[in-house]
Amino acid sequence: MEDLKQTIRSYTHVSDADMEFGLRFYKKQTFKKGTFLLKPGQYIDSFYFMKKGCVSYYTIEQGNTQVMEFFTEGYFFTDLYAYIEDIQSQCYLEALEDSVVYTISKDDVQKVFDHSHQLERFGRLSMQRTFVINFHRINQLRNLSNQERYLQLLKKRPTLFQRVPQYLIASYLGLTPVGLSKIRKRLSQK
Amino acid sequence: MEDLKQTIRSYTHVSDADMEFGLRFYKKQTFKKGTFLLKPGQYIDSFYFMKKGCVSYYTIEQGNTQVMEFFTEGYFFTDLYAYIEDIQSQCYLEALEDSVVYTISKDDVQKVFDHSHQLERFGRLSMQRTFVINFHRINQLRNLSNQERYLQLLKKRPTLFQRVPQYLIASYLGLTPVGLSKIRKRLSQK
DNA sequence: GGTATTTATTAAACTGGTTTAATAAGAATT
DNA sequence: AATTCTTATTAAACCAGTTTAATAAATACC
Repeated sequence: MEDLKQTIRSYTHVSDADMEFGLRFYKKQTFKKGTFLLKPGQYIDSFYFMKKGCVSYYTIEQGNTQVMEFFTEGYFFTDLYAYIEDIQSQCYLEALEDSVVYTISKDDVQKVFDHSHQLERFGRLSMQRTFVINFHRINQLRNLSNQERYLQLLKKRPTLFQRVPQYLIASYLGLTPVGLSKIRKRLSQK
Repeated sequence: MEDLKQTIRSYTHVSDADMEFGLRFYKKQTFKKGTFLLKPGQYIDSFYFMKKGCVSYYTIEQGNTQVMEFFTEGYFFTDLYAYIEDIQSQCYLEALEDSVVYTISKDDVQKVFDHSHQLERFGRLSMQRTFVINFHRINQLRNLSNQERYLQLLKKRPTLFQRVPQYLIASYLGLTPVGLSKIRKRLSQK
C-alpha cells in the first residue's frame, strides 16, 4: 500500500501512528473486466483507491450512456454524490479492465476521521482537490468547444485512447460517436 | 451573526465554546452596488458569508463576460479556486446590489481549523456541499438543453430574474442574450 | 480461418444555437 | 419632458453539432 500512503501524504503531513491506524482499514479487492463495483439502486458504502486498472463511472439517461469519469491508477474514487448524500446510486461503476483497488468502508472512514485530526484534514483537502477538478471541468464545459475539449483530453490523458473505446470517450466529452468522428476527421484534414 | 451561526450548525454540531472562538474572527463589511470585492490579478485572502445583497462571480474571456455564479443571502463564497490554489485570481467578484457580508481571513480560517476539530469538520462538510452543487452543475451542463436549464433556474431561483439583468443570466446559462431571448419567445408561444 | 458482433466512419437532412445588425423598449440623467 | 444610455427582441445568414441509416473496419468466438 506504499502508493496509497504516498498519495495521502501528498496532501498533508500524517504521523506514522495515524497513518498506520488509517491504513489498517483498507482491504485489497479485484474486479474482472466487465464486472460492476456499483449499479443503480444500490447504496455505496465504500471509498476506493485505484491500484491498477480502469473503472468507468456513468449513468444511463433515456437509454444513453453518459460517462462522467474514467478512474485510472492513483485515483481515489467512489460515486461521491451518492456516498455523501447517502442515497441510492443512479450510476454504474464498471471495470473496463481487470482492476485492483484498495477499499475502505464509510463507517471506517468515519472512525479514521474521528480518531485523527490529521486524517480528517486529509479528507478536507482531498475534497478541495475534487473541487478544483470539478471547477476546471465546469469551465471546460462552458468555455471550450467540443473540439478543444477533445484536444485537451488527448493531451492530458493520451493513454486513455488506447485503453477505452472511442464511443465512451465521445460520451465523456458530451457528444455522439458520430460527432467525435467528425471532429477527428476535421482535425486530420489540417 | 445569528444567521451565520445557524448556517454553520446546519452542517455539524459545534460547541458554544468552539463557535464563539470561530465567530470572533468574522468582521462585517459592506459593498456599494458596482464595487468589486475582487479583480483579476489580485490574491483573495478572505472567505465571505452573504448577509444581504447579491454578488456576481465572473471572468472575462476574450472580451466576453462569463458569469459563473450569483451569490445571494445565505451563501458562503469566495473565488474558491484562487483561494485554494493560492494563485492570482482571474475573476471578478462584483456587488450587483448594495451588499452586507461577514468576512474572515484565510489565516484566521486556518487558526480556527487548527484550534477546533469540530470546525475543521464543518470545513470538510462545506467542501462536500460545494462538491454536490458542482456535481449537479456538471450534470446539468452535460445532460440538459439550454431551454431545460433556463426553466430549472426559473424554478429554483425565481427572484434572481427580478434582481439581475437578463444578459447576465444568459451568460450564467452559457448562452448569448440573443439565444436566451429566442428560448423565451419559443416558450411563450406554447 | 470464417462468421458474427462490435466499433468507427461517412453521408444527408435537420436543429438549436451563433453572429451581426437593426429596432424597440426601459431606465437614468439632465 | 427630452435625451441619452442600457437592455431586450427580432431577423437573416451561418455553423457545429444532432439523428438516422448505410457501410467499412476491427475484434471476438466457435
